[in-house]
This record gives sequence, C-alpha cells and structure tokens, in this order.
Amino acid sequence: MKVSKPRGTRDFLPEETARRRNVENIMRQVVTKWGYKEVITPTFEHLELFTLKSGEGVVGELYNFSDKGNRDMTLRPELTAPVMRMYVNEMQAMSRPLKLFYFENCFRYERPQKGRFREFWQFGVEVIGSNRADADAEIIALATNMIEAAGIKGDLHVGHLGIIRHILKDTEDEQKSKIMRLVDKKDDEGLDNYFEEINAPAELRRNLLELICLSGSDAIAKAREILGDIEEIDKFEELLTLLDAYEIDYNVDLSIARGLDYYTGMVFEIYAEGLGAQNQICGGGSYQLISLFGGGDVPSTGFGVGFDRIMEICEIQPPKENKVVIVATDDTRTDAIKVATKMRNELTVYIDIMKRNFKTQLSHANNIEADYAVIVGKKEIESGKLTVKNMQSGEQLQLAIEEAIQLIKSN
RNA sequence: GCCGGGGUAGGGUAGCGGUUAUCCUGUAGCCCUGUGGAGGCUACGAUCCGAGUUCGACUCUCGGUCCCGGCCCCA
Repeated sequence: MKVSKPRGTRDFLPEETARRRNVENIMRQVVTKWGYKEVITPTFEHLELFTLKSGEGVVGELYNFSDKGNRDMTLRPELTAPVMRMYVNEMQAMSRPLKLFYFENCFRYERPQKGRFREFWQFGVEVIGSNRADADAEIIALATNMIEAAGIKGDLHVGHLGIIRHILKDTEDEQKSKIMRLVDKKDDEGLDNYFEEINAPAELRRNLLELICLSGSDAIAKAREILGDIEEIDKFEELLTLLDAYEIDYNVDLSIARGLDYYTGMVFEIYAEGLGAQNQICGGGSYQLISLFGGGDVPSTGFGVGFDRIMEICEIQPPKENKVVIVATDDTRTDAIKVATKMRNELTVYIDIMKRNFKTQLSHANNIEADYAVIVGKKEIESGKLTVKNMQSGEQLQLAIEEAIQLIKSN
C-alpha cells in the first residue's frame, strides 16, 4: 500500500531543497547585516494565543488538536503572535529596540491553490519597542532589500491606517471594520452600496473616496487638503521622507487596510507578477499586540515574507561545486577510501558502494555529472600518483593527492 | 465551504466495453572487472480508491480522494 503525503504539503527533492536553502541563506545574510537576530519558537502553541490575536473565527483555518492532557493546541499558523508571546514571557527586560527575525514553517487548514499550501514557510522580521517612523522606514527598507536580494522585482505599496481611521473616528466599530474591509478589497461598488445602506454622511463618503485614490508625490498635500493638519499625516510624511533617503520606490496607497484591529499606523504590502491570484509576497506594518498577551504597552513593527511564493518566481541557482568520483578496483578499495577521506577535507567526493566494476563506476560518474573522476587503481598505488580525469574534456593527468586537490579546487 | 479541469509504471505518454495494456525515458544487471557518454540483450515497474451498471469495466455512472486553476478567506 502506497502512502501519499498529506494534502497541501510538499516533498522537496535534492535540487529544489538546495535552491530553497540557498535563497533562504541569502535572505538570512541580508537581515543579519541589518543587525537582526534569529529566534525559534515552538511548532505548536496553545490555541488561545491565536484566538486572542485573530478571534475565534480563525479556528476553522487552524491545524488544532487536543493533546493527551486535554489541552487545546494548534500548529502555528504564523509567527508574529509566537514571537510577541516570547517577548512577553522572556524578553521584557532587554534593551530596546529588539530586532528579531525568524524563518519557519507554518500550517493553515486551507484549500490549496497556486502559491498557497497547508504547510508553508514564512520569513519574518519584527522590531519591538519603537513607534517611530524611523522603525517603520527601516522595516520597509529591509523588506525591500530582502526581496531584491532574492532577485525579485516587487511592487511596494505603503499606507497609513491612522489617516483612514481619522476619517472614520465617529463611525461605530462594526461599520468601521466593514468599511475597512471593503476599502482593502478595492470594492468601490460594494463600498457605495454600504454607504447607502448605513446612510453615511456625504462628507465622509467624499473624503474617504478621495483619500483612497491618492497616489504619487502630491498625495500628502492632497491628504492635508482633505483632512487638515493631523498628526498621522505628519508621521506618514516623515516616513516617506525616510524612504526617499533609503532610495526606495514606493506607491502611496491609503487603501491598504490589512484587516485586523491591532495594526496601528504604517501598513505596507509588496506584490509580484507570475503568481496568479496569490500575488502578495510580503506584508507588514506597525502594530500593538504585546498588551494583548499580558505585556506592557510596547509598540512593534514588522513584516512577513511568503517564502514559497518567492521561490515560485525566484530564478537564482545555488553555486555549483566540483563533484569528484573516486574510481577503484576490487583490490584497491581500501586505498580508495583513504584517498576519499583525505580529499573530503576540501572537496565533495563520491565513492562506489555498489561493488561495481571499473567501467561501471566511471559510467556512474558520468551519469551523476561528476566534474572529475579520480582513479585509484593498482598502477596509481604503485606509482604514488593518482589519475585525475576531467569528465568534460576527457583529459587525464597523473598527480600526487595534494596536486589533485589543488587542481580540482581551482577549476 | 463553493465552482471548473484533471488522475494509465519513478517521469512523460498511447489505447479500447473483451489486448499478454502501447511507446519513450528511468533504474538494476549483462554484452564489457583499467576508462564514461553510443548500441544490443534481460529484468523491474502502472490503469487513484470504493460502489454500481454489465457475461465482462482502465474504458460507462455515482461517491470519495489527490493534483491544477479560481471564488471565499487571507493573521
């Protein structure tokens, strides 16, 4: 009986694994250069952690279970909440700002489709302790850097929830979130209908509709015309000035709402082409979650990158290293092992474990696309010189082991 | 949860209500235990699962499952 893998999961074969690890390391190098430290949290958490953050409704999307002690648990669906929990549990006395990142698998019970799996990988970054535009700008710049480093051209949209919330400050909560949702979906028709339904004031309608269309360099000025001088616009302007300093291309987009209530100000999303309906590769913003988990009133800002989506469109190939196959005969097998052991200090070395004959060993070397075959036979043992064969050109040289290593390394 | 398209050896495929289920490729071995890529030979290996219709189902019908794309959702 053949057992298949669970729905929405994937096996990664050697070639794909190497490609993923390579890009993962490239991204890791970028964040490390910015001074961020990697953390690891548990693969499963108490269910409560996520219902606190996102409401009871998320349970339907979770891989949750009760353990043998009857505790409600779940595989993590994301990593911002675990990292904030970790901060509250163990890091509150550390000097701020804290700059953390993670790269882990997450699990959601959803219908798989292009760029969406039940087990997927998230690369994320969080800054804890700063509510300044500087932190927001750094986070956006870092996200942009990482995506560029993966060889992807992203389309960055930056917004600020404070501005849209200012317009809606007298609207009741339920209506507010419904409006925000429609705005986020860019559903103009739905928005019109809903305004009609709740009989929204004409001024509010006009202001909101104008605001969410704003873009380009005069967006700030126009927002001021609509709303007057408010603190949120000042802060947003400061953010844009900093982004200019980082020399980042962005689109002002005040229609980004990102759903949930814990986002406090800056929000951004990055899109890429070639991904079908799931074209968002990165999203983030500033938020306040720590007090929800029993910590103080500590502001944070961060983002998550959908690593699997990055890999869908990323074309970076891992660096190739020379592959050496030792070819031996029956009576030189033990000598061949000694040669292989020595060469492995510096090279990637294969040796026959199938008791194959000389010819078939060489043939196998060819099949696995070895760069060099190193022949360790009776003649070589007697002369003390190995036969090194370049599998591409067919050229053969007699060399001492150190010379052989040097030659292969240098090509 | 909903809508559409799919599922034949490890990969790619052909076919038909009754075949020994086609071909390519792959893997292992041999021709050929001191020189690979070509060729020949041999072996391995498949009708997604279940029910129904039928004398007979890989083929038709239904249900499930998985894959692909989309909707909803998207922390």
